[in-house]
Amino acid sequence: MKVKVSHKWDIDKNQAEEIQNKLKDKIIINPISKEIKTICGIDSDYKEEKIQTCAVICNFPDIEVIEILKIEGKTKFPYIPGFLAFREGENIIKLIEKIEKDIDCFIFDGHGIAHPKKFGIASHIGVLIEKPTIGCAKSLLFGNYSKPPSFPLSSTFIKDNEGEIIGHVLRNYKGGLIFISPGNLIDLKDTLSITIKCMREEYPIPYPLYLAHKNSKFSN
DNA sequence: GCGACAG
DNA sequence: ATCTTGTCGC
Repeated sequence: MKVKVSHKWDIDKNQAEEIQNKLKDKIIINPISKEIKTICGIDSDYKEEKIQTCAVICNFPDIEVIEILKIEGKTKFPYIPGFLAFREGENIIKLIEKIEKDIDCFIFDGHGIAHPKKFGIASHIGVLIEKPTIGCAKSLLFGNYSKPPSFPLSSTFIKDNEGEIIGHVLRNYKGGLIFISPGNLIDLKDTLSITIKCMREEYPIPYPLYLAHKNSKFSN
């Protein structure tokens, strides 16, 4: 995809915080300008000190699988809420650098700007690769919301402590909730509409992300 | 100080 | 995320 990223990953929490503070201002929240023809879901699995990351590339808006890529690496950073990008980021970037096709939008397992520093993993990776990214998590990390109505694909806002909208809560076809927010180079409206176009009745999260989740597993 | 806390 | 059976709820 012609992406080459330089980023220091062998760091401690203090350095990670510095990097977040330095990169967070590079986020651009705007509607997607280009027509979306490809979308890629990315998720990781862990086993002991190892991490495996999977990318599932689909066409859009049909959401048919075009390609599946995987890469294995070592975890060098612990899981700390708010710092997920430093645990998964290196492996994710290595994998994205292997993708030859041009990807118009990425969906990550985690948050975008619905984050204490407005800089979750989807925003972090999005700033590094300069592509539209969406964060899609199964639980809330930061912000406030009220439950969406009980019908499929209903949604409400996630707001920060000042009342600013930072994401959406979306009800899937099974009645469960997912928490989505812009990562980079996308706005709230496009985040919601694109995510909804990736939903399938049989799966609780956007289909490309579901497949990435399944295919990233070490066992099974 | 207390509680909350993506994966 | 992972350890794990039955069980509560729509």
